[in-house]
Amino acid sequence: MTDVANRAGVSPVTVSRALRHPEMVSEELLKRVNDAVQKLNYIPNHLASALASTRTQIVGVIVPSLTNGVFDDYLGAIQDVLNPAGIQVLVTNVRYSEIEEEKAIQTMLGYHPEAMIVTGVDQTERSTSLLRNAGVPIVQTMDVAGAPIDMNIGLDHIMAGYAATKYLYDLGHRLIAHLTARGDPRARRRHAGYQKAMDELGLSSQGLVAGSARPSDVEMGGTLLSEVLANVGRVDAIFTCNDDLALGALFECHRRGISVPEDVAIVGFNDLDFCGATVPPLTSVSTERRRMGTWAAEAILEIIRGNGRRPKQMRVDVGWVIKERGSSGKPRRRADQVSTGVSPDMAHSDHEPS
Amino acid sequence: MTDVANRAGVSPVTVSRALRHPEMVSEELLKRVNDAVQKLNYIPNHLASALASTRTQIVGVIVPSLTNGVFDDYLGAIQDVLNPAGIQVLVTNVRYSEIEEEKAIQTMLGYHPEAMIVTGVDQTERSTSLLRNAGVPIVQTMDVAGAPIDMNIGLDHIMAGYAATKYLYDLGHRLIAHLTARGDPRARRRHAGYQKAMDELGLSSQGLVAGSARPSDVEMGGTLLSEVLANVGRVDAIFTCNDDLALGALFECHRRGISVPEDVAIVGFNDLDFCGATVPPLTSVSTERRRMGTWAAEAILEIIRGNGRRPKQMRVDVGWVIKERGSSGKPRRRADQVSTGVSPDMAHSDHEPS
DNA sequence: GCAAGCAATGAAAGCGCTTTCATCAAGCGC
DNA sequence: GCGCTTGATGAAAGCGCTTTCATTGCTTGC
Repeated sequence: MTDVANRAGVSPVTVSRALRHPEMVSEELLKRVNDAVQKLNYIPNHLASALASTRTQIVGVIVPSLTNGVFDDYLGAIQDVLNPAGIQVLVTNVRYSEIEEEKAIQTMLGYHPEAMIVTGVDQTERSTSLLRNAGVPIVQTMDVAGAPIDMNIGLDHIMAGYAATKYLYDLGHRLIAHLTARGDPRARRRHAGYQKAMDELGLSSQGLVAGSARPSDVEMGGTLLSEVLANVGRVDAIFTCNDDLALGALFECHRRGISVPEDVAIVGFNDLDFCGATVPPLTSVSTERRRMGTWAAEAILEIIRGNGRRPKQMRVDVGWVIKERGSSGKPRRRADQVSTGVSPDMAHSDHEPS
Repeated sequence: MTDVANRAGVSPVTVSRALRHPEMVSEELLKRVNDAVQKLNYIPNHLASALASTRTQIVGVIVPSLTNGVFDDYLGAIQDVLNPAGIQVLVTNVRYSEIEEEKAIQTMLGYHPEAMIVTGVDQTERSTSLLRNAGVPIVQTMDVAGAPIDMNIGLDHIMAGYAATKYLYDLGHRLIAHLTARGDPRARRRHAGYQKAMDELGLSSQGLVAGSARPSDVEMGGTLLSEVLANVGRVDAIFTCNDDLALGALFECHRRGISVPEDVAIVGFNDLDFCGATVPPLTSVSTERRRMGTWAAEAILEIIRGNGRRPKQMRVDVGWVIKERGSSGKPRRRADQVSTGVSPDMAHSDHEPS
């Protein structure tokens, strides 16, 4: 910075001002400084800047996965809001590991982010305490918490799992299987929702559920379906914890000559892009990933730019929508979308699922 | 830090040493300090630490996409090497935009990373100059450069595209279509390889190529195939610039009652996980994503931990492998893998594709 | 025409650490 | 016992910025 100052014939402090608060500096100096910056290819040391100003312009984001198309949309939305505001997003992928998450949070706090966005509401006690004591806005996303650390936007996965199952039941299916992969907490809740529905509907799920401890992939969808079929011979319908498994199950049906949806209906979860492109197109429970990211980022921006004024609404349930497509049989309602919902304790939400 | 020092009854400098160089401090003090750190939930300010020591422990990684399963493996590999070494990986997704990349590089350099890993070899002049002048190790990955900025690990996409096309030709196909999405430079090279093969084989590609400016997704595979079929009526084989398009094309074939591989052969690119799980399984050109990430990270680690000693080998061609599966017809060779290669100017590489 | 006010710039202090350098006590050989 | 080394600790300086606070030269209003 001193070099730039010398070249522009001003003091270093003026350079700092020209860069940070251009309105405090005369037009002419501003130009001289900018020229010098150009010539010398000067890049301010962000670390020193952050240290001196105690504004790091960093927001930390923890995601449990990147393979998953889900988090790409979500991250993209966050960046779209934060980057234009000059805020750098620090992403850490903790691969569905609570202990990696704990470490990641600790490491991130060492960078003194101005806010943190974490996925899910199932942080360990230590993670929670770290976040709570960080003294910065925290947003938990993707799931709804009874007692959020700070702000919270998400949806109720138990209800969503319940609704998907009930949807298949209403279509006339009784032997409804559930396939699930590595048990991230939200997938487990969807499973719980399935189980709740089966119980309430008086159906046994005996032999109809298959799960794996490994992270999900398409192939696993086939494997898990095969497992269920080995148990129970046949099924009417399949609800999977995500779209990859649904796709795998769909292929397994092709392989076995089982017609979808005539013999078996399939419902996935997340409504990734490819769901509309399969044969038949996959019915899936659609979640508003981008909206969760956008909301989280905007809430944070409002707080850190708006003198700590907090948004009036600290909790949002974005709900879900069952996108009905060919894999679950002919739509029997007029619309493409059926069965949406927000969790009851958030019915005050100003934003119903659209 | 002062608080910790007070609580432990030592000077701040001792705390710093206990944390940074535990071997320089007596056992007893070390314990006292660690206890105090625990009690106070002290997290060192990484910014101050980096500023004072001029070791940021940061490595910057630029990726053009996250949707893509490709970059997840690659990033995971990089983190697996760097995180255990106490290095934080700063990731920026530049969404296939050169201008976003330029900005991202500039921003990252403000954090004074100890090394940078960038995807591809097609940086703008300004990006190149920024990287060159950063004074830290740079690795370009995924592609091979004639004149790399610094280190380089990748593969020759022209040759890979050529080989995939030639492979289909050798299977007896003549009407070989090529589907390609948003033109990232590597996809364009694969296209160029396809074109080169067609030219050399004396085949016309008239009407057989369809592309889109949008980022690829599964649905687009179907759309592009439809476009080609509208042009030319029928095709023998399809080579796509990635697996998403291959999957989409496969579904489009199902939809149209075209048998794969009897009527049409399909070859994708990248060999993502799902290729083995489709019906029929997709033949795809497999690339060593994890290995590229691992190599880049290890090369960097060696330099920044090993007193700047540079690895003997600065350029590596990892080649590719055509994973032959059902979608391209019966394997006519004994092995699952055929046609591999490294680019000729790197034939000296000590590591042939395995 | 002069004090008050203001805009533009610079000097100095300090953000929270690490690192060099100095200090001090203990251990050692002769 | 004296000078030496050695290991452990502390004091001070400084990393590259930003932010108060002080200074300077001007414009104002009456």
